[in-house]
Amino acid sequence: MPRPSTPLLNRARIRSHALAMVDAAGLGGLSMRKLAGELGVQAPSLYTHYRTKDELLQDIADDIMSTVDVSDFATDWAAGVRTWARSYRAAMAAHPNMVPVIASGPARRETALARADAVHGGLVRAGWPPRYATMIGASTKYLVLGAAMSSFSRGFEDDVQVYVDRYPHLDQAHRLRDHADEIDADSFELALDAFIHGLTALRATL
Amino acid sequence: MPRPSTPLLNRARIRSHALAMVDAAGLGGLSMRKLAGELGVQAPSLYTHYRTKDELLQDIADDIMSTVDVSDFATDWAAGVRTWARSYRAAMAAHPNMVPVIASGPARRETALARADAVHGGLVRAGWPPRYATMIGASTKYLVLGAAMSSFSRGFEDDVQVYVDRYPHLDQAHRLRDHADEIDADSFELALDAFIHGLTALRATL
DNA sequence: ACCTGAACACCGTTCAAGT
DNA sequence: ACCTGAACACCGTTCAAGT
Repeated sequence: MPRPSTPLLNRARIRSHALAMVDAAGLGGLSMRKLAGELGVQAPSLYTHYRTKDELLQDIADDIMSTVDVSDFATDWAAGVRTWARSYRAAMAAHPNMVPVIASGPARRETALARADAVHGGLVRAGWPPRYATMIGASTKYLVLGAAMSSFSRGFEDDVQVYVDRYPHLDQAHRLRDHADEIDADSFELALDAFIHGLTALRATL
Repeated sequence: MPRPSTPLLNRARIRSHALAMVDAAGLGGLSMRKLAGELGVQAPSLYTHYRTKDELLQDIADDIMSTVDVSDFATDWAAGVRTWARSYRAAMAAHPNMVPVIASGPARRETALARADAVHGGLVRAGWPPRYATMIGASTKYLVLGAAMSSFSRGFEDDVQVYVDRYPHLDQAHRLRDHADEIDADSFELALDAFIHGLTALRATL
């Protein structure tokens, strides 16, 4: 009997199911065997399409990073940084469990390099010395990835009662799970504002 | 024959060897079996001292975090933030492979709570509204952990030649491995300066 | 080209047993 | 209390074999 004309698997289908598993159950919840099972196939079949699990994860990371927007560097550097940082953070927030992969992945792919070039070029065209352009790019990444890591792993757990009385300055109303997303978003905006404000002041002295 | 008066294992010895393994070979290089082997013991013996591998890692994370300095919040808030951020970053830089563990660990332990309380209290005493104190604490953590993640995973790899010509704005002199530590340190200081500068300006408007 | 079954070399952890 | 041997339920990956 002839094999079906379309293969059971393809890279897009593998990525989509893998990402769904990571979103639902964390990075630890993804295994090649379980992924294969959900795709109706045996684990070794996946290796026809991806050479390693890491290559699969990096490919998913690339998909996620493709939504990052560096177009505003064409306008002015501050708007460029702001839009870049916000869209970068939004991409992380959409798939928080992928943050460690994205943060640790080598930024070698064409698209990643093109983005880095747009950032660096935008800052240099705006008059920042190349070394400052590098540092501003790095700093912005710190802020985005740090914020993403924090939301990846909620710092304070559910059992607030344990420490409520003991540490009077820890106003738990600002710490509860319910508010964590809002606090994260506001803290990120505060940091981004203060950072760009400080850079603008520095820019005037160069 | 009587057993030796001192046990082969204790928590401090386990932590110390485990941390050495993580420093040398990364988080993936630490397994309970290999750790036991290096301690001259079988893997299950470790479970007499630590209930899980994660508990062991969290305990090591606590050790590392104990070097973080929040004492300058007694002076003024800006000095407090600066010293806190720098000592925090130094702690991460000493054991970069532990960063994901520290970043993802729930900050529930007594010492972690005491530190968070010192930060929050110091900012509130300096006149920051509690909500701002929370956000400034969170933002500073973003910066430190983001910077630590970046150095945990060097963004650009060794094979610079691949992209040198293609992306003219990526001046690889600023990207090479040799300079990565310096760039990281300078970028962190730049971001910290700009952040505190921006906060100081904001503080005047409240 | 695509998929499978069996296998290799690992994991974290449990548990009954020994001292 | 502390340590061991054997075992359970997993991993990522390879490879010969099938279609």
